[in-house]
Amino acid sequence: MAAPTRSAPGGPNGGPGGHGRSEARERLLATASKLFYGEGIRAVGVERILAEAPATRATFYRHFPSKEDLVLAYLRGVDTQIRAAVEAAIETAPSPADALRAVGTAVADDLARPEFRGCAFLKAAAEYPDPDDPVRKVVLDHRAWYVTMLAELFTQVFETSPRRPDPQHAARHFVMMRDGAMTGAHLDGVDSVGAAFHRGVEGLLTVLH
Amino acid sequence: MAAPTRSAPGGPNGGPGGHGRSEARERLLATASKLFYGEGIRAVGVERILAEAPATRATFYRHFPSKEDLVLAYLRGVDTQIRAAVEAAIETAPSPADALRAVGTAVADDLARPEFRGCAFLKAAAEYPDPDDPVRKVVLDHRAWYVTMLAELFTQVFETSPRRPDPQHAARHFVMMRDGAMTGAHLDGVDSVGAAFHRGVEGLLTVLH
DNA sequence: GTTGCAAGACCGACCGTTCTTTCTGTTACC
DNA sequence: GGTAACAGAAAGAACGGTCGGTCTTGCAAC
Repeated sequence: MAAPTRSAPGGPNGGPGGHGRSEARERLLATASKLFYGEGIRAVGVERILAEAPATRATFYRHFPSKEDLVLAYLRGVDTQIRAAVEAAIETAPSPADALRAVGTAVADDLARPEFRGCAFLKAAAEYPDPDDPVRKVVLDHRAWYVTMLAELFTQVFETSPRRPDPQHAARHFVMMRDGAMTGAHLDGVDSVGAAFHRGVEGLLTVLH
Repeated sequence: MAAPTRSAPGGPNGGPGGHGRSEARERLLATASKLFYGEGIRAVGVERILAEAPATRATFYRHFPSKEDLVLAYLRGVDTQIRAAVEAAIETAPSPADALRAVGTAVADDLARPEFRGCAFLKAAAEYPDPDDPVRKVVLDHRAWYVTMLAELFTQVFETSPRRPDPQHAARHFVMMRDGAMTGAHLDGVDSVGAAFHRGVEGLLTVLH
């Protein structure tokens, strides 16, 4: 009881000054992200995060109302990171087709990272089977953005094509291959799966003219 | 202590007569399989399985030394089931190419089932990140069989092809698409993903001659 | 003197697991 | 045919451990 909830008095939030914004919060989030991705969300308890951050329970629960909020923050962080990387790759590419190749290369590079353990969103969705869970919503939002971005790129590529293939179909095919590559890479080996994905993307661009 | 192990005197084991083999064991396994697949392995506790089987703890732990053995039995059951279905489909098919189509159709049919929740093996692997875990071994064995079976089929298909494509590459591509379809179907919708997978398999067979 | 963080006791719930006890069939032996 | 033995299953108390989450206290900094 004691503390009457308080949320009005002092500095509301968002960096009341001080040295570095939210030092402990970022340390907590970074540690949790690493552990969640590497060992699974359900498999990592709050205590474990606290020990490795390091931080105390009180600090943790001041920054995150519950573990679920931490999970959400983790996934949103990954989403932000991927969007920035993809958008940078698109802007650098000289043509829509090269932009698609760049997106494919980004996936392939991801696969080859030694810490790679699969797609963070697919793994999270596997751990949260309930379709109404907020975690699932973040996953779905990310995937919706991804496939839309791809469809726009394919639309531009196919504008000059005589056969006029369906950009939506191509985008779906790309996502399907990406999901399969992400899921299979650390099970069957990066080399064979990464090569198959690269051939798949190249095939998608050449076969459809 | 008491009983000196005894295994010679009475009926040793393996069904000493009686009514039905291992009634409770099968009920336990069937219930656990349904729950593990539908809600996740880690998410389902022993107590839950006991309540729905129904059975008691003592009965459970006589048939399964630990929960992990139950998980292994669950996955081995799915493996047996899939192998039987695939081998039946292959034998029925009039040609290797049609056998591959049949395997693809089996995947697509699976996707369309209302209880479909993704690939049991991929979900299990996602829940057990440790590469040395016995669960991972079962998953890897299943996948190794699957890709080998596909490569043999593609080898037969390509024997008459002038371009002589690589059967291993084709098999890897098939698995990649299957993994992607299985993972994406219950996230993005069965219709679009199922259609993309069907086009992918057909493309794989026609593009490579 | 308000705020952020450290440190840790504490909570109820549930985890997988082991145990004791009782009841039932079936089997083996005399 | 009678009886003792035993495997299988039911029922449930209890184990130590960990889960996510709350609370109190003390200290340091702006």
